Amino acid sequence: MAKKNVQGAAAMADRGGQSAGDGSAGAPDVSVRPERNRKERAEEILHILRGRIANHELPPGTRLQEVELAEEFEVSRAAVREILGALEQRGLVNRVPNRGAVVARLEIEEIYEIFDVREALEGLCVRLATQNAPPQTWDPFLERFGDGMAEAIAKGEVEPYIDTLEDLRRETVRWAGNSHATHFLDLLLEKTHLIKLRVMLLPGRAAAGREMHVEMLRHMRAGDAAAAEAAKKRIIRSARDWLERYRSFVM
Amino acid sequence: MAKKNVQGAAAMADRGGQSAGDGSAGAPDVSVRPERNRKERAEEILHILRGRIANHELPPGTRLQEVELAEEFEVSRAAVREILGALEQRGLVNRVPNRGAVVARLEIEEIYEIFDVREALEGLCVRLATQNAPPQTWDPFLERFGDGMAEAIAKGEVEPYIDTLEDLRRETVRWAGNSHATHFLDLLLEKTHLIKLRVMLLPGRAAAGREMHVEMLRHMRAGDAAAAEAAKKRIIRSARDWLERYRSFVM
DNA sequence: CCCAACAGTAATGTCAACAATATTGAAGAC
DNA sequence: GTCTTCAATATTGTTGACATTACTGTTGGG
Repeated sequence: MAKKNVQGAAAMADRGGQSAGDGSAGAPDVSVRPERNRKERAEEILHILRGRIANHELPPGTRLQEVELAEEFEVSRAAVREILGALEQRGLVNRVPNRGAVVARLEIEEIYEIFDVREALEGLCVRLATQNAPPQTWDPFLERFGDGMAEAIAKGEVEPYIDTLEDLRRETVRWAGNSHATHFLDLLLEKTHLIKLRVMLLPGRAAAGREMHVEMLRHMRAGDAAAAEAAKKRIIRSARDWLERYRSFVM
Repeated sequence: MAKKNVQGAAAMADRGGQSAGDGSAGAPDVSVRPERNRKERAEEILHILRGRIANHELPPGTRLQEVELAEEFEVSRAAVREILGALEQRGLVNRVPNRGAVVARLEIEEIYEIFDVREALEGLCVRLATQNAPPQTWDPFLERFGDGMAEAIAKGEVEPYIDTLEDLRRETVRWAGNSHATHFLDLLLEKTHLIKLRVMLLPGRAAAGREMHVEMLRHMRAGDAAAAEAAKKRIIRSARDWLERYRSFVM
């Protein structure tokens, strides 16, 4: 592909998208307001890059070049720079003046730090969710974590466990209703997403995790917030222990 | 004052500062490398603005205009925009496309949320610090929180209490050695700095807080991390209760 | 054969002009 | 007198050119 004028191309694409929508002065179509599109597009690109970094599609050490990203997403270099700034503040990339941005490497010490903070914050969320949600909220999860899953895990199928865990996390955070805790946990989890996955795939981990979650869910179902919080903390502490034991496999 | 070309003025000031330092090709003076200066200057301005927002020198609702800030700090508008982006990501300002940035207003619900997260994170830091620091680390603080301070507080002098508390917080966070917890707490505390101060100034709060901190420090001195963590959580919960009771005075 | 100096290249950082949008004030219709 | 419309102005958003810096391959000397 021949090298083209990146900024010009981006501008043309935007103009095209805008002029295609208007023409009549009828209802003000908010969806094509250019400044909305810009901001949403930036958020979208940020989301995509966060995902790629989280699952190591962009492994640590990868250089993120401004022109390259600008070409791929058809936006201006200035927009890319802003996005790189956001990634830097999230701790996903390191920027050195005049040398660009590289995907940050996660040291083992930092992972342990994150586990400690997760223990505190996820414990908090479980407590708040237990207090805020109606008890029957957790019944579907008790069902999904039941004997059927135990058999599946025994046969080596861990996907139901992984999926249910993610759904439960979302529901918990939602009922906790604490935007700051949610935000901080998002920052932490997107950094350790792959680590978390690898730990869940360790032999025996899913079976142990399932049992512990059933115990936690029973406390949540009973409305015992303190016991549920303690159970959640034990779960994360346990995951940390597994990581420590199988460190060489996970890292 | 006559309106001047902001960007041009900033450029001239930078060039002048740089050319004043070189002239000989001797030792490479890193301190005048322009890109270092830029980045450091940006961080400095960010720090200044964070402070102004935290102590309501820039009260909630204040519009932050790009040209105005560029003139005050003698930097380009582009630099100001980058700084505003950082303030937005910290949740200190809200930006609406084409309408600029305004200092964010802290709702009472958000304050309660922050107290919950602080309880989890500061509790964690106290636990880690108790585990990591040599016990005699806390002796100076037990001394400073002693009878002398109790008498001072009885006479209405709360500054020693406030100062000692801040020093203790710093030392705790330092010994906790968890960069993520530290960072998150910084984000939270700069949002509620003034609230925290006002609560400490409530009648009777300093006396109660001093006693509770002595209790916590005794646990830390004894190396009882779990008891110290529980004590710290009780302190924050207590502060939250005071805020709830005197809400109309604090807000 | 190895190392240092150096020019060429590619990337990032910065800027000032330009475009698009929101706000403000005034004029006019009802 | 109040509301709507519209132009003037101020502010933010975007762009493409330019400056500065790091990287790379080459050349020359030891």
